[in-house]
Amino acid sequence: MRKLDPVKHEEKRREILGAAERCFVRDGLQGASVSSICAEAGISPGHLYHYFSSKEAIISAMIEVRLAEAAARFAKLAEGADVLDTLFGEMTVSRSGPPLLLEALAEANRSPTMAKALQDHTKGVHSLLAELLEKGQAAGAIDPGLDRNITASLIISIIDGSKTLCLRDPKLDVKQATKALQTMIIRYLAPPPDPRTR
Amino acid sequence: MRKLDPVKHEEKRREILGAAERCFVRDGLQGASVSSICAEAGISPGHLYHYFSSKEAIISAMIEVRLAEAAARFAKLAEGADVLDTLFGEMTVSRSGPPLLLEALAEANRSPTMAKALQDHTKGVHSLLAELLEKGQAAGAIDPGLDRNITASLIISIIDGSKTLCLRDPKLDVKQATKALQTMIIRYLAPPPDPRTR
Amino acid sequence: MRKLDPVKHEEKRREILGAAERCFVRDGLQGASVSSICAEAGISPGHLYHYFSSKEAIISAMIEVRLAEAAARFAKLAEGADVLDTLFGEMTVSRSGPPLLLEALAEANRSPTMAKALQDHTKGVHSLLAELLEKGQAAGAIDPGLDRNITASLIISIIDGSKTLCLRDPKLDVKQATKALQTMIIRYLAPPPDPRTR
Amino acid sequence: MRKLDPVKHEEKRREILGAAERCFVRDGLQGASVSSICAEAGISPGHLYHYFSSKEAIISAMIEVRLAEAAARFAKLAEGADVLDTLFGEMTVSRSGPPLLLEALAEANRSPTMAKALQDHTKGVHSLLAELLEKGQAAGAIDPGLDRNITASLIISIIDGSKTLCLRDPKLDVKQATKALQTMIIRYLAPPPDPRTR
DNA sequence: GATGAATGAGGTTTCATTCAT
DNA sequence: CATGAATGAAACCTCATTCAT
Repeated sequence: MRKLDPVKHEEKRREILGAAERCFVRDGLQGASVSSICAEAGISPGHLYHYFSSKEAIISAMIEVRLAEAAARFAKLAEGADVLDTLFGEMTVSRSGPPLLLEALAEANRSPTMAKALQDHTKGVHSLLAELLEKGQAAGAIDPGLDRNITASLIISIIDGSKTLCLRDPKLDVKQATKALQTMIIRYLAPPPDPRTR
Repeated sequence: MRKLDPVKHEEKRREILGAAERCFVRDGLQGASVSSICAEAGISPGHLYHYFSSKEAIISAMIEVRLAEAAARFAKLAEGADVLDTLFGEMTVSRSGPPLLLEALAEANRSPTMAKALQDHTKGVHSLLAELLEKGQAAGAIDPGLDRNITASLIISIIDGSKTLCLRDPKLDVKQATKALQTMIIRYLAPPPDPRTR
Repeated sequence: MRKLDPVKHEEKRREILGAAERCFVRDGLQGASVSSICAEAGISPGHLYHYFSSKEAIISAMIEVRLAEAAARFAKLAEGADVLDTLFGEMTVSRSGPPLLLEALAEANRSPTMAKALQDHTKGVHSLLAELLEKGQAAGAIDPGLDRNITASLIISIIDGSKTLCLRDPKLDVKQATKALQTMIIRYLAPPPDPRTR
Repeated sequence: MRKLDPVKHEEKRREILGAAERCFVRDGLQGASVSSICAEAGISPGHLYHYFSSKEAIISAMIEVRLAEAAARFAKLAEGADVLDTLFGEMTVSRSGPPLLLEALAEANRSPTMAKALQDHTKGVHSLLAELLEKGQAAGAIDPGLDRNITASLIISIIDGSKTLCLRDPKLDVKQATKALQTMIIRYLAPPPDPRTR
């Protein structure tokens, strides 16, 4: 009876994280208050501290979850056959991207904790990407002259940048933009035309 | 009876903006407090409100200045002869980019004021870029099949994204990354090889 | 899990209102500061906002209480048999009247919220008074020629005015003044001498 | 050239007082800020302190002016022949009375300075009124049994109270109310019917 | 006479957090 | 597990006032 169910505990944690995320999206990482999170989660402030030791812990946990999700999504895509399809899965321009990514990037500029989390997560995605590129190069689908590590970093940064497209121009045609983005990637990665075949 | 120097007023405003920027970079837009700005500027809290009506007004003014600077820098580059040179001027990967850009982008997700400022500024840069591309196409240096508007947007977003490169991987070789970035742009913009010449 | 005592909550609210009232009497509605109220109530500033959402809410609640008390006092008096006795109960001139009435009246000139509260409360007292007057007229104790509504308003305003007597002349003989006030009311309300009885 | 014109000085003072009054009426004695007064008067804060040594001095001066005006108005009325006409001149119910009177009365509860000013001014009006009543009694127009001092105080308080009529009931018929007020005064002051004449 | 720069205390309110129950 | 009372520092901003020009 007084044994705490660790499953329920984790469930509640996730519930709170969901509420917190809504608040952070609405008000920013620094702008959202603990009490607003409590209100959104429907719990008392005292209770929240049973699950998280501080506001910062909530942010860390939430970012962790978000980054893990992104990595998982990417890993799943990577299982697919085609290299480019994988990339394009993450590279869709959309009007409402994950707003917390920008918050996290901004925060990483200042907070070493956030920077660490971001870099750790990046490493995972980066190596996955580098692997993909290697496969592509082996298969002749990708320019073998490209440095895999640099290219992987570049692709990640392009995905980051694509999140600002709609922010900067709300009237942007997302379909066209997505297509153009993919064209650019294709042209970059494509192996140079073999002079012998011409 | 004689009006006091409006020049001095503007000077002080700029001084305060400088102090504010240092604080915002250090602590974030929401994290920096008015009193910390006052301390950094060496003035009293009451006095700050002689020059700015609110913290938000400080942020707006500062962002305005920053965006104007960026636009001016870009316009100056655009005067140069070569299209690609112009682009590459802004596209250098560096370890300490303008940290406020990410803050502003994150804020634009929530604050309509910030979003408006960002979009207005983007418009200016965007049309400049589109013009450049047009010239390049006319000169045969750029693929005439590319939509100038979409491409301009894309290039801006890539510049945005390039600011995250070092955040995500502090050990990144910036020179190589810069070069790779430029390669990507070149391959994207290059006109397709003329079949007749082969 | 079990709800905490709402009775205690209400008690604390009342306690704070008491402290607030002392401060407002001492320093005026605008002159009293929230922190002085906190000090008087022996609580921290943050805690006060658990019970009242703003300083204005405190004022509203306090005025509400005061006006309700006044109305209740009046209603109780009205249960007594005699019409004039009832009136005179409220009409005693005293050296230390309810100082907040004047504050509230002054505030009502500017704040629609306060004006509304005052007018709502006045309505209650006014109808009670009009009823009383009607009874008196029916019983022949009051001049049937008087308009009950106007007379009720007039009486209320006279009670208001009586609060300034000692302010304007601190050496005033309150007993005599009270008597004179009552005389005036008597003469006003008295039915005209019946010519037939003379 | 460097002799200051005392006339101009006085003029400016009055101008500032006028602006101050508008502010005080709008925002209350404590609610109006010095800078709002400066804005209303179209002068700089530093300049205001050439004319008044403090905010309190402004309030004092303004109240002084207002009370003097009231006294003068009253004195002028008193020159007229009829006693009652004089009284009724001041006793009109109006929708927008001098709002500062209530502020001043409230303030007098707390500030000895204000209390003193109010009491001094009251003395003047009071003695004038007592004189008037005496004349009326001598002429047989007023009940000789009334104590002149008490009656004068009472009348003043009734005038005070009449300022709250429209505050408490904004829909009040001011004409009827004025008439009723006068009726009351008449009935109070009227000499008792002489039994011999009946 | 007149300006507006400058102050610093203090205004109301919100914050993250702790604790008794 | 869960509450909400309680804290006190700090948030943004306004205030009355002074001073150099």
